[in-house]
Amino acid sequence: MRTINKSAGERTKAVILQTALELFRRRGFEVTTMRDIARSAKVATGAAYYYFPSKEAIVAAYYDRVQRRHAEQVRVELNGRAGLRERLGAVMHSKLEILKDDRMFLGALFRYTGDPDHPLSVFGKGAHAQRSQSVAIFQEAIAGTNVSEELRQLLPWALWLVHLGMILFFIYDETEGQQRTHKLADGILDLLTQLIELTSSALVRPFVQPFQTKILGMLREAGWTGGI
Amino acid sequence: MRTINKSAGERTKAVILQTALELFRRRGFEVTTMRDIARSAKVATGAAYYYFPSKEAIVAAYYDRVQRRHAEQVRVELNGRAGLRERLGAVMHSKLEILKDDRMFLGALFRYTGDPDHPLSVFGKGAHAQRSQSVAIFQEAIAGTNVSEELRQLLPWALWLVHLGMILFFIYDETEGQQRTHKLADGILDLLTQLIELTSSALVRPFVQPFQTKILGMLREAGWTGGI
DNA sequence: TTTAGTATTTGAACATGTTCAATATTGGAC
DNA sequence: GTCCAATATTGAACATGTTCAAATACTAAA
Repeated sequence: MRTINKSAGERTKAVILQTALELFRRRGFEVTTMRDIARSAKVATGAAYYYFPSKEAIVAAYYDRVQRRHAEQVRVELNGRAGLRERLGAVMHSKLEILKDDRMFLGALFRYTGDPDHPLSVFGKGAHAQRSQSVAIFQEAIAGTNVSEELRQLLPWALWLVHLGMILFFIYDETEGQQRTHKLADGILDLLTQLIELTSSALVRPFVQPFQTKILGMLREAGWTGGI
Repeated sequence: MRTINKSAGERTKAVILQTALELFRRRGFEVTTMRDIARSAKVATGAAYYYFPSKEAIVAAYYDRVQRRHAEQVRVELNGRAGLRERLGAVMHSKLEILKDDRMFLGALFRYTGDPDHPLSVFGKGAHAQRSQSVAIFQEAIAGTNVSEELRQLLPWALWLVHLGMILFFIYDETEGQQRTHKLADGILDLLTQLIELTSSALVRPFVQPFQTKILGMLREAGWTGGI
């Protein structure tokens, strides 16, 4: 059901996507032209545009697939892991693992970050569904762990943002196997979970609570609704 | 000395820049073509490329000017302000003030964020000088206030990053006068300065110190050198 | 003033992302 | 099996960022 029984169109679309990714990986995003892609996929240039509204949209389609795979992977890996730190680690590292060969063209995802109205802007309306899916993964990772109700709302969004930053860092990370990114992710998660534990410790809670309340108020004022 | 006595080339370059900005402001960055700019500036298309390597480079040149103006403005405004919170507020709000009419094309600055090798990438090698200048402004704001030696190194970079995020938020902020961005900046600065005060309070310092040390170690491991 | 070299300017040509009208193919209704 | 509407495919045309060889203007040395 997964790769068989596709209509002709679905098959063509898949071929174009696959061919494009191969070229992006081998030569890079910029230098690969739509004509290259079409030629390699043995279709006319226009065909690529019948299935993908733009060159960047091909990368977006790839990233859709990444999200699906990540959701699957996370479902598997979260099984049996109970601690928050461990669960978040699984989410982050598995994401990097999925992306590991594609740093070369991943940057295309960020091309329209500064363009609120562009359908492919990471922060724009057009990416709402994507964003929600990604946030949902973090919600799942948090679910069942011991965090306050307020944090339960805020954390998934914060983690999604952190995870975006991580991908950006990952793109810039030239160390072997991008170990720096992995280490940084671990460091940040260590820190984060330690801070979260603080908020649930009865000893310091009265001390930390006002901060938390202030942050939430501030974010609400800034337009964050908390809804998915 | 500032606008007079320019060579012919300098004058042409200035005209092209000014004309481009006017068009960007009036119609937007995307819809304004290089031919539009050249025509409006009464030069040939190639002239624009004689002075600016790309369309985005025009925005980069604009942003250079912004940085210079900001540095000037900050120098004026910091005079007489002693408190850290107040000083940082002056830096952030004056930056927004300078950018206020240009949200429409400011997004072009972020276009190559995901492209480490592009000369115009905010995080790339090519923007090193720009970055240093910007960080220096935050250093200046911190100078003379009461923060620990360790923080004095880290803070300017952290603030630069926060300030980048603020500009991004600003671009997306459709509220009247972008009050949301201003409020968010204030909220974040309140929070930040409160946290910094914590680190200098003798009471909680032993409690907070390990965190600070851990963060610094983590960032150093991630490749942050602290140098400007 | 002449001249040689440099800086500036030109506009056509080019590359590539994208659109589109025309054509071909497909799959289901009958 | 035939026909039709929907789907898919084609490739030339277009728009725009960018390059470049040629022409022109400028400057300083002789």
